[in-house]
Amino acid sequence: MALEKKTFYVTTPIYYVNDVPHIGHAYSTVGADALARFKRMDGYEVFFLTGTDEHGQKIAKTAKEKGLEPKQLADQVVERFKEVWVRLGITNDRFIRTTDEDHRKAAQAFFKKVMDTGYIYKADYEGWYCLPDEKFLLDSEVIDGKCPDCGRPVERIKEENYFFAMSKFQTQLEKYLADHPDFIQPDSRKNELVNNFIKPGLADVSITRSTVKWGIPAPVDGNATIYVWFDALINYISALGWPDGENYKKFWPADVHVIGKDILRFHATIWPTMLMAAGLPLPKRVFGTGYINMGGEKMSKSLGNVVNPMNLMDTYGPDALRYYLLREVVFGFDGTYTEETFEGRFNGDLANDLGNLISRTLTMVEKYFGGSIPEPSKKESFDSNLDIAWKMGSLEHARELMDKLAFDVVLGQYWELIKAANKYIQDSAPWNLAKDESKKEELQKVIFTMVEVLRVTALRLSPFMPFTAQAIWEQLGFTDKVEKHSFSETETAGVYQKGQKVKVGTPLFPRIEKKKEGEKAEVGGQDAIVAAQGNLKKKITQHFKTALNLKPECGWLASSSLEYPVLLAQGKYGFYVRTPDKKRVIIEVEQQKLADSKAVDGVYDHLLAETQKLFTNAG
RNA sequence: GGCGGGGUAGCUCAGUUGGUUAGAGCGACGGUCUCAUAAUCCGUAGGUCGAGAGUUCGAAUCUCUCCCCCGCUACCA
Repeated sequence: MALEKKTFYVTTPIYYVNDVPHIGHAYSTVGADALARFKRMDGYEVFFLTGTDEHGQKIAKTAKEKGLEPKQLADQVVERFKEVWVRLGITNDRFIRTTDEDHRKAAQAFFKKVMDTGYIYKADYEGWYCLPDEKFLLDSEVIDGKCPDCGRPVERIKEENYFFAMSKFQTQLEKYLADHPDFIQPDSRKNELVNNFIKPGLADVSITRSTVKWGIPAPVDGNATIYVWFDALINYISALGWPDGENYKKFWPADVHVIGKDILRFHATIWPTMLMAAGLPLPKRVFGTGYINMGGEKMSKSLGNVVNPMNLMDTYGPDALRYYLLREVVFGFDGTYTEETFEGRFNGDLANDLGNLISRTLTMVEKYFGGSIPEPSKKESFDSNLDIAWKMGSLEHARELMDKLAFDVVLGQYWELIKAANKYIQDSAPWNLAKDESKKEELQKVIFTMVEVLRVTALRLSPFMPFTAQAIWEQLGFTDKVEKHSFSETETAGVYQKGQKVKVGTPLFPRIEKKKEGEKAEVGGQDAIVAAQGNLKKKITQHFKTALNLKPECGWLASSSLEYPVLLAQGKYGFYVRTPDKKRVIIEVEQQKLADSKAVDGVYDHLLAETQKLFTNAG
């Protein structure tokens, strides 16, 4: 009886095609890819899914603005995503689009199935609706005829909708979370979620929209479509061919859904209860990642500080971006992108530590052994001086860390060996050994040890930096694909052909030279301005609260939501103040002014004056 | 307002169940080798561990109060 290969199923969010890919998308996708690659090399049969979420009012609206059909818009944006993923070396097994025919069918079948179990019911709904957010609002939530989240006008709608009886699963979900403490990660997010949403009680969810045309038709009378979230979540099983597909049987339940923290709520409430209603197993884990902030600011289109991953890759290459995202940022928490930290990682870790180690090692093989990897002498072919560093990154340890998605720690451990190897070279000084014929054997040992370090490093780094790993592999004279190898080979001595020749190539990570004074001021200036604006905004808010005793009632509009640009013109910030008669007033501030420290006092005075006026008027 | 997480060297952070001179990485400075991508390697850098009080033989580590930052969430009918 043949042993069944262990399986592993990992997913990314399906990205909403209302936006083109940015560094945040790359972040979660690269993480999922590293995990998928790791599991493959560790002997699992892996299914790795990514894709796009294409339905909903917002897409229809954006498409209309551009004079396109929704599907045309989606087609265009999908290409942008695929382009980036190819460039980044993403190894997804399927790219699912919610407009795919099999997904439509599965979504409808799922809807029906839940309806048959009695967990979907019909009810009238009348109330306020925020169209851009696709969100129903209570009377009490609406402020001055505007959406409390995004500040845009709401509409009064009346429709007959179908509801998913999520409230019926209150107890079951709570029990599940208690029995599976690792279901939602990281823990901090889990607590937020449980305290704010689950404990207070789950509410039923409207899962059809009779006013939205761009969506999957609900399998009921009339021409309602399925609510975009209900539709989207199903992608995780429709992609596997649910209900009858082989892949579904093989891979479901998912081992981990990697998602952004903004959508954790849906994945931790609606999705599990949907599955419960349908009588299907729940995913084993939902992992919420953080945001990548820019300088001192959140990333947003209106601030013009969105980093396009393509541009970064043009400058630094795909592996440098992958490395940066996986090493610099703790997966699951927010991180900050700045050019300085990026270059720091690049020059320090990639060029000086890794790149240079490769160069000096291969050069010595070339110089002292005519390019042939020296025969390991019988005993002590590998120098035990490196044992400790070696073991820090042992496979066993790496497995534990990868199961926690602690990519930064794993890479840190791997780098211990790389650093130790640089020291090892320095300490054993092969250039001196080479001068003395009697020390030939020792020289062989040293050089062979270094080659071994590179071989193991190539294997280890393959999930994280696949292009680099392959390049090292080939420079060592191997001709096959490193990713086809198993991690078990990192625990055993390397197998080389007799006289295997290395190939010295050009440096993989040429140092980024410090920019000339002028350039630096200009480029660094951008980051500096963004950071300075962040600080000034904080300062202004603080002064404000103190001055007017307004504590929680004023602040800058959150720019994290990508809807922000609809509200404010490019180049402006919105400062809001809640007046005594409970209205929220937005005061616009020119972004430019916050960039100039001299103008800041003016801004502050302006805001203060405006606000005091409001307070006076309101009495 | 509620819940949660934090405030430790210039920067990013580690600091187990309280215990000798508070650590790492990066940056900075000085030195060194020369195989290498002006890379490597070695050494130095003296931070009232947010503030105050308390418990204790002894606290960054426990208790209380206060200040500040961040996240999630709510409300100001």
